[in-house]
Amino acid sequence: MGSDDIKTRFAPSPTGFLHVGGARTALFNWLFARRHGGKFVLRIEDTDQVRSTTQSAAGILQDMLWLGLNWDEGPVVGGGKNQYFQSMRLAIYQPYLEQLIREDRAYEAFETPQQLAAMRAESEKRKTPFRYRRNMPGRAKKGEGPVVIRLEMPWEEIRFQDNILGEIRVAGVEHDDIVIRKSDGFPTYHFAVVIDDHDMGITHVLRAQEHLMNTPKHLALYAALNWRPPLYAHLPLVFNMDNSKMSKRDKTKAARAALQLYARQRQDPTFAQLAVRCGLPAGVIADFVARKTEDSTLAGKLAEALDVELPEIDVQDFRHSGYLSDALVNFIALIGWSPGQNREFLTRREMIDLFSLENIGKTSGRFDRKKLHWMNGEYIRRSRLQELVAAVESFSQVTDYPIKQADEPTLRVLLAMYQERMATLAEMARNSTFFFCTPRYDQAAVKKYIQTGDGQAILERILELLKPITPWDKELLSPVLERILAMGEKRGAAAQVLRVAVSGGAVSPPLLEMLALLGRDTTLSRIQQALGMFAPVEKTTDSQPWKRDKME
RNA sequence: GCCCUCAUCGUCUAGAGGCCUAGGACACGGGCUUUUCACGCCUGUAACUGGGGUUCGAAUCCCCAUGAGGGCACCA
Repeated sequence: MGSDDIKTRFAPSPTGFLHVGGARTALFNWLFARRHGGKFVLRIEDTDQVRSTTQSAAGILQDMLWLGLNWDEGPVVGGGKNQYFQSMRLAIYQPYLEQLIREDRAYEAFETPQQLAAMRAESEKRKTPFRYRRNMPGRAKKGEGPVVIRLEMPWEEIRFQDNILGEIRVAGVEHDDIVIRKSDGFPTYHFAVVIDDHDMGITHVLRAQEHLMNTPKHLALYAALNWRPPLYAHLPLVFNMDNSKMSKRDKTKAARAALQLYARQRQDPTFAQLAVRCGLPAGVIADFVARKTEDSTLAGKLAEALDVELPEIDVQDFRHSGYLSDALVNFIALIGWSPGQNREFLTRREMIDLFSLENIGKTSGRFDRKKLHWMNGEYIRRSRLQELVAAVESFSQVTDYPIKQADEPTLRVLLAMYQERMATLAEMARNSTFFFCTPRYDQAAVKKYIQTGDGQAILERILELLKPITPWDKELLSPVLERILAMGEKRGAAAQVLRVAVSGGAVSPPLLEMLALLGRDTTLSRIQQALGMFAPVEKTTDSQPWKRDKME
């Protein structure tokens, strides 16, 4: 087989958003195909009529494109016919089903789900594993229940060569006659993958290790149909840092924890106050906390109202959090794969050139958010301004920060300011709001720098120094700033007073750039405003520290 | 419970019998730089799961134990 015949696929089921784990599987398949000059197919496995949705499918396509994982065959590019959705391929499966029955490799079964559950419970009681087999006693008779079709699995050991794990063997007694057509007439996943992979000419299947035990089933199907199976490679899994499985559940879990903390701290056990604040019925929130609902969109809204961040799980989450797709792809590629030579930063092109099944490891990995965060910051620092402008534009499409309104020249100035002090675009978006809106003053910072000692006096002095500057540009600002830095006993102390007055907090980009962008009017009026708002008052007023509003 | 797989710093990994007193990166600690915060630079702590073999020699090969994970659906 010539290497240009290589064809891989990614076959997500459209039952939610594209998960990072899925994205990694997609990436490895994409890399493998590109490495060998082959084709990469995207196929939507929507044989679960209950859980599949078209919005989900659309979202997955969008995420794939955002990640830069283009497909050679699949929805939209697949020739206009919807032949890459399994639900549209029902007619294709039918003849093979008939063939298997005709050849007596498959047979009908009539148990109801309840009966099957009872049989399993019975086996469990006897502490023997349940296997549905054609010759087993007590099978339901025709007409007794819904009709499914099962494949008669072989009775001998099945062994195969996995391209990552090596030889895998499963004894004959372990096999279970799998359902290949459900009672609703739809093929099961097992049947549809085999037919589709064969039909589409897939040569290599790289999939998560959770599919390892499905492989004998698929192999049996290939054998029954007399087809040559593809080559398999099972990828190591990715978990959370605490070794739990990464799932959407992590988001609802984190949201619930935040809500419980909130209820305790704010003494709002019925969430009445919170309900008002975020415009949701208190009952909905209470149900959510009581685990009656498992809605991650709701979790997101609540987290926003509480100003907490939920762990990112889906590709979209990372996009919302301001991660660059290049960084995410790079990071994900490194879990379970190593290009060697201590290399870490790779473009897609470099990954393609270095990719090989040989340097995929066998051990499962953990998703270290801190490292991704660092790597994203590194990508931002290494980017050119123009690339960052594009990234912010993409980011703004899915988020709603004031930075959205910035025109390109402003954006470039902001980007230059924040490039070295942000790790995600969201950090810049959040921290730069004071450029667009009246700052929310951090009371602790105000107290520490303005309402203290000669803070007021210093601020007045600063105002006087700044007032006469025209034109308001860096050249003229710079020497004045130098004088401000020299004020007071401790060099730089006055800078903090100015910083807080203008930005609202004790942390901001360097004053020179910041003041230049803010402009003369805004700067002066904010100082004046601060002077008025934070006039020295008697100590007694700050007796309600819990009411301090939080900056950020 | 049964079946399958895996096992190097806290984390991602390098290591394909001698190059290993185990390398890199994140995180963490210390220091320098500094108008805040970052960035940057220097530097430190930290690992071959345990036990048996094989071999002149094992992180690397074999076996057992232990641990971790996956699978046991008319879900994919």
